[in-house]
Amino acid sequence: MSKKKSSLGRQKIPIEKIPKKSHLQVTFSKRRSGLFKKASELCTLCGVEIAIVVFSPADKAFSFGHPEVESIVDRYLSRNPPQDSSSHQLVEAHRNANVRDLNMQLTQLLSHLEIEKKQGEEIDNVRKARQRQFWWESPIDELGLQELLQLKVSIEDLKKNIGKFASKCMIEQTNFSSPNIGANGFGHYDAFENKPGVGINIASTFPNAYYLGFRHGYL
Amino acid sequence: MSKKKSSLGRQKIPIEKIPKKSHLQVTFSKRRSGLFKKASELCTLCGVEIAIVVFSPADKAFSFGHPEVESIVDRYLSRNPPQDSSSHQLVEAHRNANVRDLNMQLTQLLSHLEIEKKQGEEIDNVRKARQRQFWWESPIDELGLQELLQLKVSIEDLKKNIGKFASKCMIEQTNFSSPNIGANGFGHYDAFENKPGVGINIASTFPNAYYLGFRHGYL
DNA sequence: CACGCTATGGTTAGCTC
DNA sequence: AGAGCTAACCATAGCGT
Repeated sequence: MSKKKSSLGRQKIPIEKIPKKSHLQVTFSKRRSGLFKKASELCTLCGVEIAIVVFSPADKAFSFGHPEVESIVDRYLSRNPPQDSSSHQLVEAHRNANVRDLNMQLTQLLSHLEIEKKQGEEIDNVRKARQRQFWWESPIDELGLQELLQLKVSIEDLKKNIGKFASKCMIEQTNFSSPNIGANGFGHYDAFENKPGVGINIASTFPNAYYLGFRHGYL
Repeated sequence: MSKKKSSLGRQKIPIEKIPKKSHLQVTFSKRRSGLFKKASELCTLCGVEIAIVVFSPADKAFSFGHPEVESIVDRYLSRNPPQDSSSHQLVEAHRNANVRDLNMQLTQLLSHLEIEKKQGEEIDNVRKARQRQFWWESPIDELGLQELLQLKVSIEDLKKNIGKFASKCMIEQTNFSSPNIGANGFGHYDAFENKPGVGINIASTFPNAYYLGFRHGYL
């Protein structure tokens, strides 16, 4: 039996929205299972209470809860409102924990930005070529085949990058900004104490003071 | 430099409550980060909305949300109440999905039960020995050293098992039972559709009809 | 006490049935 | 659509700093 190797095994995929819908559905199922399993393990190992709510691409709701979603959510909501800080004595540890989590989030975002940056440089090159030659300013029907093809490629790249950048902006705006993180605007994890009336104020000491400026004005 | 191998790398750990407290704290931090990262990836890959709330062993609240915990929770709570089933036409798929998730949960519980069972048998043996001899019914100060030691061990085992059994019972009662799962009482995943007024009724077709009776009456 | 390291165990992307 | 397989990628337990 000449059996050719059926699979290359798991391949790396970029962490960005999966375009193929059927593929996305499969990934969603698998990863949701994995997430719930991890949550379950965390419950068992550490004896903690967890609630997860997920709305699927088809807007179906899935939930995992220990002991149950609602009680945890109630507990969370009842403690969330008093976010103002009045005493900050032992808050340091909390802040540190937060900062670590925020850094993780930041790191992820930075890797995304890295990708974007490369794409941006690509476009930058196109712009430079454009500035050198200006051939594209001629009326389209005066262009040669080569020039038309290059124009087509450039436009497609541009369109692709605009789309990616737009959705990236939306994601950052919707999730990764929180009023109690200050002007930084990245990351969204909350942690607050059990003591009533004692909130947390996260405002300073970010080890990840990365330079975020890049790709300025290429569009 | 004679550098000896510093670590054996990751070792397998049983999925049950970590006894050492400092160890538990570390594991909690690491796994919580991992869980949040997985959630974040699921968000990005599938463009879905997720909210996670965790209460730490120290009763501190951690949360992850995309776009934010509260909006998702609101959406969830607003849809949760209508759990009664009136039309069950396309509910089959949901039930199947649920059943798979429930089976995963069940499998984990069963492995825990397996451990318990062994401990139960251990105690059973002690009881049998006790029934054979009844030496322990004599007043304590009449017992020999050997008998006292055995009594001590037995009592310690008994205490340990009672504790484990009690917390196991609490966990099962608090989390893994849900009114819409019927008499089974194991597992707790929900999934319901976006259509208003259409709930899900999970009542039958459980492939995992395991025999759960064990360790009867050894206490 | 938080972080870095690394070997190992666990998760999962891509396929097939 | 779901179950199962495999190879590869990823998370993390146990240490050291």
